[in-house]
Amino acid sequence: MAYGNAAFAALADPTRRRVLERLSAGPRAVGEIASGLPVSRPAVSQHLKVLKEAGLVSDRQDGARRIYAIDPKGLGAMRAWLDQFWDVALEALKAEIERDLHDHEEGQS
Amino acid sequence: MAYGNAAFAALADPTRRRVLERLSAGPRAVGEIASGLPVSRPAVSQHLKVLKEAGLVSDRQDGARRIYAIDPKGLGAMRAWLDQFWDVALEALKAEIERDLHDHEEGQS
DNA sequence: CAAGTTCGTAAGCGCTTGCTTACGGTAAGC
DNA sequence: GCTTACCGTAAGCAAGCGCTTACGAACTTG
Repeated sequence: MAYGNAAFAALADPTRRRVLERLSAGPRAVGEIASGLPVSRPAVSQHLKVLKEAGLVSDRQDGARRIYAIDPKGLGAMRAWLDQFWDVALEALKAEIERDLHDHEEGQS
Repeated sequence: MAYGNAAFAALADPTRRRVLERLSAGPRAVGEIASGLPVSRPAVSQHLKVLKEAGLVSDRQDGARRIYAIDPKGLGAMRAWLDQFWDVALEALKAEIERDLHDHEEGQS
């Protein structure tokens, strides 16, 4: 849950999601990610910084280039939050529906 | 995927997530949701509007009050996006690791 | 009908955010 | 060593966002 906060904020930006989608095909350098996106390379750098602080990507040095890759850590936290929330909400919805059914049965005065 | 865009932006705000968590326990009126949150009631109304447009909540009229409840529609879209992204990314990571292993085996010149 | 609830919306105001341009720093190639 | 490639960061700016107060609409109650 520690990463969940920043992870949701990070995935809120469409450009950042496109960066992640490009990265999901495999590790890439910053310039490769930027080419094809409608923003400048420094903008991509800033996005990558946000994604890294959210635990969604990791970076490694390769000569003059810097390679970024998907980091499963942050994604896992998000999925955990969503799954738990999903379960609780569905349980409450089911209980609510059943309660309404009982009200209809016993409320036929 | 149509809701995914707005859903991620909606869940980016912490207050909005707290509203959803309160709603996950069962349907509530606007005033009930606002009491207990550190923001005013109109602010909660605006948040609920965003959540509704994202397909995350549904509303129904009950006299002078308006009852909001979780809408599984938007949540499902988000989970689908995350799960697909998760699978593709993990597949690419696995392929990457295997490729590195092959490089080590055959590159021992 | 008048008064009191409950709620959505408009207007306005800081604050944050995403972008660009400009610059500095490090690694590779001649 | 000097140039070129690749990248992060600072500065600055326009736009979006979240919040509050103020107001009006719809409903209930006396």
